[in-house]
Amino acid sequence: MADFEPGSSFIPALYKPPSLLPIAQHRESLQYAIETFPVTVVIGQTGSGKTTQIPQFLDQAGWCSDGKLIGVTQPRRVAATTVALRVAEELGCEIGKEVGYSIRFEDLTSTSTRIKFLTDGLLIREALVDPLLTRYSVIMVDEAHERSISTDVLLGLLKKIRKRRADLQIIISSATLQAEEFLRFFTQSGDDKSQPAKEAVKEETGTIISFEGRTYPIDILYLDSPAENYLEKTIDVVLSIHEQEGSGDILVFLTGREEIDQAVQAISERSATANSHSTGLQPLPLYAGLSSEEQMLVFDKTPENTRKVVFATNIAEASVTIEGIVFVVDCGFVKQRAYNPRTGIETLTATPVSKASASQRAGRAGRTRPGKCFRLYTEDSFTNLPEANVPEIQRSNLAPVVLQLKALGIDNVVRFDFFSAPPSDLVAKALELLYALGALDEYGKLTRPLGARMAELAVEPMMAKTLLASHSFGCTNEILTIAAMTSLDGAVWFHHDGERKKMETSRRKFAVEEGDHLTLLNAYQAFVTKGKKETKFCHENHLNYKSMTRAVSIRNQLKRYLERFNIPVDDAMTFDPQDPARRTQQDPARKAEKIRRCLTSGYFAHAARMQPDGTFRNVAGGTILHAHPSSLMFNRKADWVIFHEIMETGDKTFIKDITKVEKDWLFEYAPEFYQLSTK
DNA sequence: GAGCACTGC
Repeated sequence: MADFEPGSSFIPALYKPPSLLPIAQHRESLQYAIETFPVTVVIGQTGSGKTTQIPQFLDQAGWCSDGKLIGVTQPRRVAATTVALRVAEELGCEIGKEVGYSIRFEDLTSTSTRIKFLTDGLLIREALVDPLLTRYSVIMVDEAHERSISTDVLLGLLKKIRKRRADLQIIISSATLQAEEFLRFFTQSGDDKSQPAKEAVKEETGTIISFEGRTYPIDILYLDSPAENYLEKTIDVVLSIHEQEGSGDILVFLTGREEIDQAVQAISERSATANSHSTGLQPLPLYAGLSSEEQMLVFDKTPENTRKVVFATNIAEASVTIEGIVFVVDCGFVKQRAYNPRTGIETLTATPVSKASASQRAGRAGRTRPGKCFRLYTEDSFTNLPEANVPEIQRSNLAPVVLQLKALGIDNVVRFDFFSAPPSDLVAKALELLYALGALDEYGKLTRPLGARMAELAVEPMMAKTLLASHSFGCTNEILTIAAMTSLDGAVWFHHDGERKKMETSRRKFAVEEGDHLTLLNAYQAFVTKGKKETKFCHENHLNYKSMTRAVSIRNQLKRYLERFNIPVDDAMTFDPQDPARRTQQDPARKAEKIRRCLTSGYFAHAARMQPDGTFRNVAGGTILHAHPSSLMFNRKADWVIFHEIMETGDKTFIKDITKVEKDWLFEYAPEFYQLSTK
């Protein structure tokens, strides 16, 4: 094939008017399958109606007659709510009655609920209280092909539950051709994975049903030689699509914010100077870091004679669907997170996409009519891509997962029947940390009450430990706030274009000498007291209002957990180094020390020491760490510190949310840990 | 002196 010639290989498509949603035709075979086999794998494109229709069929077929629920899990909160709303509408009932949903902070279900949509993470938490999920007659795991950690854990749990509950109907729904793999997982015996499942067993246990989605043909084009610079190539291709192709919007997949902003700028400049065309090109960015208002712009209808080109990250691969996309440009890369169990450092690196990912991206072009996908790599490179993404559970810090499994009664995590087993060094690293935190004893058993309580708290293990230790340090109230604020993952401060300096000034107003954790505490307390939780206060102080209200919710939820554990929380005892009235009541420096000591008792594994050159070294000494520019410790003097997060991006390793501590405290709160690692 | 794809309890 010659170099890109959009227009040269256009395939005229035969337009077939869709009669009914295809799933209606498959209703009978679905009902037969579900009544014959305990496990059904459903293949169907997004938009085939499987998510909304299947639960209704099941309800009509009497699966809720004995007061049991049909549970449908989703990997994302928005999906759970929007799908629930649609099904309620289709059934003509009020949301929360017969059809409801349950996500963190929002439970819209009642005693009359028969169909319940929920996130898979929440269903796992329900299993902590009701290990056999006895309230459900059917569980449908939707979007299983996305292979999130929660989905993978849930699949393992469901397989285990099925051995004790023959009456439980399981439906796995997936968009790709991993169906055989899902079915094999549920049909083979968990004790001997080396033996292929006997056909007879397979026949009795499960079946696969395919729902042909309403899709349109997509013409896929490759480069004939690799692009030297895919960003430049992207701009070229977008411009030539605009000049040579018929109408339709363009979706471009890039890897991150920087690239996207560059591309948007390049297109604005180039289309401003290109006067030849009657129609304009409107470039729009789409990535998670944008405010929701900015994100919403991609859904706006373009003016007459204007073609929309959306430059997006992977957010547009599964989470966000934009109607009217006819052309897709795929750079072939994605920024992927991985975890190095040896160093305990997470990395974020651009990696080639998988074939599954590439076809998902291409599929975004054919939702409303025939489309085209321009892959900015050769057909040869495509052939060499991995079939599927490495599942998240095989490249993450597993401490939260292992703790959760232990709390679910799975003592031998290594023998747990994972859909994809995580590498043993990841599991070992997680066990090591959980032992150091006191969540597990020397036999690897969950400790009580500490480990069990840590598993219940909706924060990561190190923060859970900090929170549960806070009472003995006399700073529960403050740690609750810090836990809530660090859960926001950095979305605290907010600024519009060109206002970064102003934001920095605002942030300095809340700055506390001891570090970021106390600064976050300070900002939160100003928000709830001086700011009276108002948007105006946030605006003036460059705080993200949505994040701050979320922090209030998270804090309340965590507080309720502590109260359930009979850990007293005194909301009146607030720390405020800037309020002179309080300063006389209690010595803020002493309070700050309690908080810093308490943080050390949970974050001792995240300690570092500043070097004369201003960079940090971890305790082992081998890794050069940099204070992230968002940290107060960026360009400030310190000695020993603990930090909330560590991540390697590009060629640097950054630490974020940093607080000054004393070296002695590390030995005081984690003697065993530091003895071991200094050997 | 400078930056992070995405999701979830």
